[in-house]
Amino acid sequence: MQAKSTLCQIPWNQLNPQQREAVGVLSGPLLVLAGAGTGKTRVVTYRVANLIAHRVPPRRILAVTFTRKAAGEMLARVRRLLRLPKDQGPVVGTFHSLCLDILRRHAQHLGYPKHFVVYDRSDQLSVIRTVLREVVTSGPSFRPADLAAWFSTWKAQGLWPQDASARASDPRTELAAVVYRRYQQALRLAGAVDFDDLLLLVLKLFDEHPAVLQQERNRFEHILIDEYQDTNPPQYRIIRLLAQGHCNLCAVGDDDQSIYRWRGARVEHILQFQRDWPQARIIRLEENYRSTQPILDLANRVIGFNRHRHAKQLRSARGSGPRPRIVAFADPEEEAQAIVSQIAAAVRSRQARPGDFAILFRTNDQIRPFEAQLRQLGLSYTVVGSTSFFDRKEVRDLMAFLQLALPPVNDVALLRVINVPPRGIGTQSVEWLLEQSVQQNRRIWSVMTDSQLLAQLPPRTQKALGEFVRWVEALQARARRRKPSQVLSWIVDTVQYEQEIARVSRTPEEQQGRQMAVQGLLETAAAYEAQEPRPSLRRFLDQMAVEDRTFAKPGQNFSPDEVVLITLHGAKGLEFSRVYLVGVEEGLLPHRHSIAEGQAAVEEERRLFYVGITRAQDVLTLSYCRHRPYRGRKKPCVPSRFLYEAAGQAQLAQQAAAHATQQWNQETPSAEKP
DNA sequence: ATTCGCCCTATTTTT
DNA sequence: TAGGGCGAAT
Ligand SMILES: Nc1ncnc2c1ncn2[C@@H]1O[C@H](COP(=O)(O)OP(=O)(O)OP(=O)(O)O)[C@@H](O)[C@H]1O
Repeated sequence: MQAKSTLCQIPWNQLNPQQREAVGVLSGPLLVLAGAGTGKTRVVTYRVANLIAHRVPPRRILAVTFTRKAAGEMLARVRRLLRLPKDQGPVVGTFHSLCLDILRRHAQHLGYPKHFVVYDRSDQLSVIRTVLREVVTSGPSFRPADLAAWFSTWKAQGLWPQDASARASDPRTELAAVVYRRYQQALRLAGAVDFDDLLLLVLKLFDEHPAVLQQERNRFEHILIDEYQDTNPPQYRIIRLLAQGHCNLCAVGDDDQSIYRWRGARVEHILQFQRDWPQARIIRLEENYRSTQPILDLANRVIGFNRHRHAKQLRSARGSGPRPRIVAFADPEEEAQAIVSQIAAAVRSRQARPGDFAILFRTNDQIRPFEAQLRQLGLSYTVVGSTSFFDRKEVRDLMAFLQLALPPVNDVALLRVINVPPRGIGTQSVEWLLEQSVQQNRRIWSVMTDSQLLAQLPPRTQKALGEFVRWVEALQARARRRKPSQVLSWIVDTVQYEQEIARVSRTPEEQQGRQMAVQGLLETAAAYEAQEPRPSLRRFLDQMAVEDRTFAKPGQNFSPDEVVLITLHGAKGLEFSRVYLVGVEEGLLPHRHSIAEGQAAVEEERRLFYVGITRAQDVLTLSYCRHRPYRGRKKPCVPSRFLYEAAGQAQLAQQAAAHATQQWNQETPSAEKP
């Protein structure tokens, strides 16, 4: 274990004996299966560092994390542990960023342009809408969002349209599979891929091009993966294919924290690790360094109600602390008002800082009253995972313009801004373009630049289209070798976007809000440029598509001055000193849809509750409301069965469950599922 | 092209 | 309830 003087030893004293054992295993398959807060992520981080300390070149190590934020933090920690400079370090990323990177290098093998675009959800929906217009549907029509969910479910199982068709057992599913096929064709024509395609296309690439698989296999000597319990089948296959040569695969996870079954994740992947890798070492971690014992007692009690699990008990290394509280409120307004004023009081008396607090909830619409209260009391806060900024019209418009700067021209982006600000290309003209594009199976852009075709149009429209085409060409020329923020400023200037904002705004406040959004996007671009050694517009758009879009300095935690608002799903892997887990009611947690779906879904809700509880380091407060508005009406609610389970009242828990099951089975029409 | 107004439905969780 | 989407009117 002689390290060269430039290489540091890792601080072994920050690990317990089991962690040391795991970190010390330098080759072969390794599984760390352990409960919440037992230091699994620390094992991955230190193990990466230890491999580097043992002369494994950093770029030959791949660490896969669940979120982009987790990736940034892990990379920053590894660098700090080894005092590595900014331009060195292992490859750390999510499955989606890893796959995007692979596809960028090999897309031509699949017949995609090298610079394919990644469609986000709303691009996806707009493609589905277009496709739906050409597909005859008898019976109840499909809603685009539902179809998107079907496609995603299929893709999470690795099914392409022909597979989906083959399996369809009823006419409606068959029809959906037909739309699925047309959707994929439309994406292909547009030179676009959606989020799930990133994974499936990598598998296709590996299946059809063994040489590429070999090349990608050789790239890494070691693979580590965090949150392994939440991998879906395509992700699982990718990892197995990549690790098969060297078998240096370290997976880390907790079956009790598997919360993405609804998105196709399979907890079996972690449970069958030993079978997949017969030589695997399995290490368990027992001690929890995060929470006090009373919090863990509650967590242990609740998760014990799940039938299908590997039994584990969490033991606190931190000892005792205040008992978790369960509080009832009249309605969400009161809940928010009471909790936020408690936080404000603690902050005022300097017992705690805003950043010590996190408010965890099941569904996004629970945020509202909390945001309102926080604003009212003048506390700053951050909504983790919020996309509201990027959903703003101004931001979407400008992002669409930016995409036009890079060929191949993205059809969805093009259609979005083709008449923004109004430039005489109205619905008539757009209809005509769409029609030509469908008939001739060509991209919109190719129709727009075909002077013969355009001759059919009235001169006014021809002129307008011609001018826009010339503007886009100027934009593309301009965008070469310029930074995103420069391109963006040029766009804002030349389309006179600010004048457009002034024109459409009805009040000064509205105008200011819109201007701020533009400003915000400029700042986002600047933040990206500050973070990236060689910024480019392409990289910026890629990152905006699949990565964390805040471009915050990695390794930097949440601001100590902001209360954190976050969903239970978003909170996985995080920790906070004081946690409020709100809205713990039958119908919300467990969610009514899960109750209607059955026991497996309810067990997942219980795991979600368990994840929430185990985020708390010091103080945990669970709350529920007696009434909550649902579909515009105030409805009475009862405490969640999980609260009774937490209190050890199995009997009452069962009563609550039985009652709710009956209620939600009646009221919830069963959702269509392929 | 824009705006008004009516109707309808509802996101559970997200890379 | 409220917000979005769509059709009709200006
Ligand atoms: N050996 C140790 N000694 C002291 N603190 C530790 C040790 N290992 C981990 N920790 C701390 O315990 C907390 C939980 O660690 P970590 O996030 O790695 O756990 P985890 O098992 O990944 O948790 P989860 O499953 O909930 O995501 C962190 O604050 C970490 O810094």
